[in-house]
Order: sequence, then C-alpha cells, then structure tokens
Amino acid sequence: MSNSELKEALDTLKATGVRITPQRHAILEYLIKSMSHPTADEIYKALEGKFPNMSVATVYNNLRVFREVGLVKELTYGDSSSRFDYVTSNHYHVICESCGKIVDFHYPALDEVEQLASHVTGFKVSHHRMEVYGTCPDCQKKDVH
Amino acid sequence: MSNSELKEALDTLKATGVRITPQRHAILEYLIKSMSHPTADEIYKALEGKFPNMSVATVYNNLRVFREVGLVKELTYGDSSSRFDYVTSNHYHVICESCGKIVDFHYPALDEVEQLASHVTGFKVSHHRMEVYGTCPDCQKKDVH
DNA sequence: TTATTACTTTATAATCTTTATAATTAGTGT
DNA sequence: ACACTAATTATAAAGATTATAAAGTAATAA
Repeated sequence: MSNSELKEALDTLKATGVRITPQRHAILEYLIKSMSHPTADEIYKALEGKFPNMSVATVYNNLRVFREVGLVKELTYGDSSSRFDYVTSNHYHVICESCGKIVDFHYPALDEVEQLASHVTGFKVSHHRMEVYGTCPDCQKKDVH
Repeated sequence: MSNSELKEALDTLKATGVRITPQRHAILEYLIKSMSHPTADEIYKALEGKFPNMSVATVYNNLRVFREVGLVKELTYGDSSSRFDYVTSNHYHVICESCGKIVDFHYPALDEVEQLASHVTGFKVSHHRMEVYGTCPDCQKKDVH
C-alpha cells in the first residue's frame, strides 16, 4: 500500500544516486500519505512540528529533485503557487529514432487531455497513447564522431 | 489573414463592451502577429518603442481582460511566468475504436512531457505523438440499440 | 462638438512565490 | 570511522503578479 510505495520511492532515489535524508523521507511520506496536491508551503507547514528548523528552500529543493527523478509531478494550474503530486504507476516510452531503443519514463496519466477530448468531441474516451521520439545518449555520441 | 483575425478580435471586444484603447489594440496585434507564446514581460518589452510610458500593469490587466473574453489562453507550463496564446490551432486526434473515424481536438503541445522525458532519459527529443481512443457519438448510439 | 461618465492607464509600492548564496551539517561508500 | 561530496539552513534577492490612487481618455448622447 502506501508503505510499499514509500519503499519503492526510496529505492528509486537510491538507484538514481539521490541521498536519502530525513527531510526527504518526510516530504515523500507526506506526499504519498496525504493523498492530496499540496503546495510547497503546505508541505513546509505540515512538517514544521517534526522539523522545526527546516528551511522552505529545502522543501523546494527536494520537490525539484523528486520532479527531476520523475517521482513527483508539478501541477501548474492557474493559481499562484505550484502543487505537487506523487506519481503512482504511469509511464510512457521514449523511442530512439536511430537505434530503436525504448526507454520508460514516468509521467502521470494525461487525464486532462482525455477529459478535454471527451468534452469537445463527444467521444466516450477509453484510453490514450503517447510516445516521445528522439535520439538516445549512445546514438548522440556516435553522431558526433 | 492575420489582419482579419485582428479585426475579428476587435469586433469581439466591441461586442462585449470592452473599450478599444491603443494599448489593447497593440497588445492584440502583437499576440496575433508574433505567432508565439509570449510572456507578459515580452509583450511589454516589444511594445516599449510604441508606448514608452506603458505600464506593466496595463499588459497584465489587458491580458486578463482578453482571457475573460476568451480571446486569449493563459498557458501555465513549468516555467516561472505565464505565457499567453492567441487562440491557435494546435491539435491532436481522437480515434473511434468502433468505426475508425478521426476527429481533431485542439490542445496546446505537450512541451512539458518532452522536457521531462529528455531530462530523465538523456534523449535528445525531436517530437512526440499522442492519440486518444474511444467511441464516437454515432457508435455510442448504435451500441445502445 | 462638447460634456459627461465610467473605464483605463500610469506610476508606484506591496505581496507572494521561488531561487541564489555561503556557511554548516550530515549521508554514503570504502 | 574517514573522507568525500551533497544537502540543509538562514538569509537575502529575484521575479512575477496584483493593489492603489491619481490622472487621462474612449464612448455615448445631447
């Protein structure tokens, strides 16, 4: 359940060489267990009790790290501050146009796109597909030489 | 072409009782002719020559007015400032799984997905594709009977 | 054309979110 | 435990957007 999700998240961090600090642990735990889309400030305030000395910058820094690793999505709706969403299970593919290699990358499902398509066209939407195309790091090196 | 678009836009303003000031005219014209997604500040700087005394607040105020009237869409991608888009024609496809019909729907390009994929996988991304699948209104009716 | 009125613009300041900096602290692999 | 390097803290700064009040101006009708 959410505990195994946390464990998975920590494994992801370890695998990508991101240090696991108490603050990171707490922020991740909060994101996973809160089941909401908190702002950075909400997270900061929620963890004030546990980490009285934690800086807001730490929250922002770590949310950025999580986002870069694909664990968290930053939602930029219209309002003034970003909201952060723990990414559960969805992933898409990046495909190398040179050698055909396929690599997973995590990204939350594009629910909003489905909703909009459904609303605008009257379709009853069942699913969608998306792929990103480009050149993998190996082939980029080859191209240079 | 873009001139008639501008004319249409001005008609829309008139029809909705929004005053047409020189600044509004210029901002609209810039949005339509620039063919880009400028930030408020970019618009401000672009019109500096024509309106040396124009305030940034004027740009923001009017972009809000245009948005409220539906002439402009505010795009909140990841970066720090909003971008403003004059109703354009980016689109994807919805495909009926029952009869194969394909219908366009408009949606801003998923630049953010490309960026994330590129960052996480190291690929040099060239493009992406996305389709939504479902049942078209006609086939929904058939299914019922 | 001119007067009126309400809406706009300008200039400035304030607010709020997010990032940068530098010194200190603390994970992690050996 | 040690050394290496990254992360945290505290603070300041930057940057985007909004608020305010005074001055200006577009639209309308007499």
